[in-house]
Amino acid sequence: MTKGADTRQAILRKGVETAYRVGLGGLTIGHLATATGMSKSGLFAHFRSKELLQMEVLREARTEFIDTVIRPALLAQRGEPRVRELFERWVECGRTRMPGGCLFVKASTELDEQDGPVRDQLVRDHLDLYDSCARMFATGIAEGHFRDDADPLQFAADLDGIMLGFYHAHRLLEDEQSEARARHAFDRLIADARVAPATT
Amino acid sequence: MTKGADTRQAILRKGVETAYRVGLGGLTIGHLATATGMSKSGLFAHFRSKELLQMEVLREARTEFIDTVIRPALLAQRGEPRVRELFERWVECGRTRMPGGCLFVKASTELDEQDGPVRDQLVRDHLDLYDSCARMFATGIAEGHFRDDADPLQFAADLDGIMLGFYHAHRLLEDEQSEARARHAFDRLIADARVAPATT
DNA sequence: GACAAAATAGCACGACCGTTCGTTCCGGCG
DNA sequence: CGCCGGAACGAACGGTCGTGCTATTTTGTC
Repeated sequence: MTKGADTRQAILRKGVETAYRVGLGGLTIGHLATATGMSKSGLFAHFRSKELLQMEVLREARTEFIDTVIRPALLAQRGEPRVRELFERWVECGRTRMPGGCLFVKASTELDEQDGPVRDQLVRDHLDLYDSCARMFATGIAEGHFRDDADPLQFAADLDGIMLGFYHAHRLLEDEQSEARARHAFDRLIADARVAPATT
Repeated sequence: MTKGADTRQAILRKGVETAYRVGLGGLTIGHLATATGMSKSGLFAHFRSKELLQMEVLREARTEFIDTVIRPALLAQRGEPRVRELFERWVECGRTRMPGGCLFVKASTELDEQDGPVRDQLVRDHLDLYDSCARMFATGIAEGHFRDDADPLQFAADLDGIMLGFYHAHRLLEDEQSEARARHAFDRLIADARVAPATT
């Protein structure tokens, strides 16, 4: 009984690795079959439809992202250190072109105009991610690291913007300074959360 | 002779409108043909290959973006007003889901891992965009609106991140507060460029 | 080692893809 | 009038897609 689960897992891993290049929609069963060295129908039998395959690939990507980014961050000390660890892990995930994280960025723009269960799942995942970021930041407020009038959700959105920009510059433009710039933007974000606001 | 150019233009406009939903890769000749009410081969004759079609659609999107975002901003007063006008136009372009702007965001993640002439063109376009943003900001430095030790390219990257985050939250998550948050982030970016840096 | 069940392969299908080819329509020019 | 070139068309090609159906192999249990 464990044999099937193993190959199934192998398929999903390869699926994530492939999809981060061609997207969730560009993922094809035949390609994935030859990539894993099995027949189209043999692979297909594991998932009853392509949509379910996409869903499972997305789940695998989410698991990988949580394991390599979110969870390690939660092991750091509460407050600013934890937020910084989150950022470092996240950047690392993008810099090494780890498929899991990248797939999420790609799927976001790919599915933002196409309704369906896959998009719904993706929205839930992103809301969860925002929630995780906001929660870490809120803990930082409670610890006295950040201003107590700061908005955790605004922080989550700002951080997401920085990461999207980083991914974009790093992967499309192959800009070598992209990481330094993302780090700079993040430092600015943290600094502004610490001191009094400098709005107009 | 102008007849062909007219339908060609109509095809491209519809192409941009379609591609912002399904992506440049998801754009199909048959679909585009029925959408414009002509035959597949009739449409195909205008472009000698799908790749050239994609290239032309991208060019059309670039033209639309320049006309509705970049050029109007250049009509504003030099320095901060111009940068603000750029931001407003850009946000407006995303909020109204104007296809042209959105297509660029989508194409960025779609092609970031797939080499070819379309990707090359997209990279050039993005570098031009960064250059335009940086130039507007640099003018603001010269005008004394911004700190003279600020980095125009860093500003361009930060602004791009804000816009990517905005598009993302607005279109995938359908977050009604996304625009307010983007505006907040932009204000913070401008404010930090005006006063002394508050780095760690 | 036998046997049921699970896992995989082989094959065929309808649909759609980009692309090509030959043809038809139509306005301008001799 | 005939002719010509651009524009659009319909049909068809080879290929790939997702997805069923039926064997066949592999696996785990007695």
